[in-house]
Amino acid sequence: MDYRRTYIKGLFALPAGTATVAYGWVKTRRDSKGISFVQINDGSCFKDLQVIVNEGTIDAETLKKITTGACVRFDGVIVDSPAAGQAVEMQASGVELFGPADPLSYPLQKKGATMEFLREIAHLRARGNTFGAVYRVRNEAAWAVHKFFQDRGFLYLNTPIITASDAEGAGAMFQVTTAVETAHGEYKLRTNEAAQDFFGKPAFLTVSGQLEAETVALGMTNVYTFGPTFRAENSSTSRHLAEFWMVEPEMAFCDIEGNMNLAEEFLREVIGHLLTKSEEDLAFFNQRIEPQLLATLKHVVDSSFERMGYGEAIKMLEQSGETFEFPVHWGVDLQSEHERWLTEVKVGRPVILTDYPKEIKAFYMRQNDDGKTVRAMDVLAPRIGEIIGGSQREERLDVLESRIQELGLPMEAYWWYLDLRRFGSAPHSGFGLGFERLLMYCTGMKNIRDVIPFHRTPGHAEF
RNA sequence: UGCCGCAUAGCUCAGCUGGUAGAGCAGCUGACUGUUAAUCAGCGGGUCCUAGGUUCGAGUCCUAGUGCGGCAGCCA
Repeated sequence: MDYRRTYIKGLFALPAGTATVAYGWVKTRRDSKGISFVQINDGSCFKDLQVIVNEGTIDAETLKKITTGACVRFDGVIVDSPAAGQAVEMQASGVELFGPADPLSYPLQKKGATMEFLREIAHLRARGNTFGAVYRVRNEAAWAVHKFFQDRGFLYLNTPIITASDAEGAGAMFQVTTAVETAHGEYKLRTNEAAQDFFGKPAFLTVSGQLEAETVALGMTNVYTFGPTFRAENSSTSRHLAEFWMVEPEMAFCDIEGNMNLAEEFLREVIGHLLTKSEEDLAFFNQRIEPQLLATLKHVVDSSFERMGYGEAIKMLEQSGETFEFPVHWGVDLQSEHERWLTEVKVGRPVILTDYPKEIKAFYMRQNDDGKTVRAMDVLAPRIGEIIGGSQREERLDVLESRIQELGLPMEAYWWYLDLRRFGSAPHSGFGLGFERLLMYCTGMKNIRDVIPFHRTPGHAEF
């Protein structure tokens, strides 16, 4: 056995008459008099291979054990299918049963499972249509992310997962420590001094690689990170994970306009890539998960995003005639209901908002000359809200220092970040994109826990 | 963390103003020479989430807890 083998995807392309081998897991078996139909899938494509087993070609006892979930190898010949439903199929001449799956206890059925149930058996759900498609699209999207940046000369950068800098000063973090011992579920303090802890100071799981990415961009020009990030917020919604993957480009010599252009180009290219490379899987999502999916994705690829200033958006919301739970006026942060109205009702496609009041944005965003707003830009998508958050960064030392001071942040902690402004500073910009949110948008999946193989949320770290 | 909803067969659900539980699918047995969420016939399958309470009697009503989900906040 060797990985170098034709996957089921490739078997469909073989000319009729080719003798070959198919490995996979059984989706379903249908028996008729004298003939059995076994559908198997190995994850290489959405479509199952139909294997024809004529009575007598394989041992009857073995055939009986070829039930949903079993793992098998079929030897046979690829033939044109006489029936509708598939162009080609395999005429079996032999079989090896690697692992049976007891039909009484195997939890995956041919139909009718909810996403919630499948989430409980996440170790088995890769064998179903929906999650096979999700995982393939996730893979294809990750590839497209790298391709997009590599094609443009961006450097792929790995930023630390354990960090001692509370980067953005916002968002609860997971502490990484050896100062606590656990035994039988009990916590025991080993030391209560930070200096005695593993790193000699408090350390955390990263919430963003941005600050580190900035340091490398101011030396290597265009960089991007693509890795896991962590938030210890106790938020239980269909759009939040405690562990999620983020794509963060950072560009020297780039202003907010260039940043928006990149964000838009990025989303259009990744989605365009999926439309051609994941056609079968997207067709499935369109049929079973989200009826408007293909139309929406094509629309995004073909049209430019709506760009507007925060102030303009506030005016529109004020004049919308809608009654919002949270009233709107200049200075407030936009709530979900406002974002939804803008993207879903008013515009009907992604919207890029810029120039937010500085009070509701992070300290590192570049201040505009009005002294009130910063060069932030958020890309809002219908159905899922904020998919990208970015900004032009404050490159002026004095302005950045006074901002840190104003917000009462610990100046010492940012010594290296400020050094970037001290030595060879440059205008630069970047953004962060939540990879799982992008996948929700591209698959139509309704819960973010279902676009990552094993989700981490408050109270849940199974598998 | 707050508000709301749900918890009944392996899965998806029904179960009326309270009277000891039902369907479809899956499974098993059989039928059918080309099925495709196969079809047809038959069979088996229940701690009604947990703990209290009200009642002659609770799947059903009340309280608390647990789990799951939705929305909101926080954000990506």
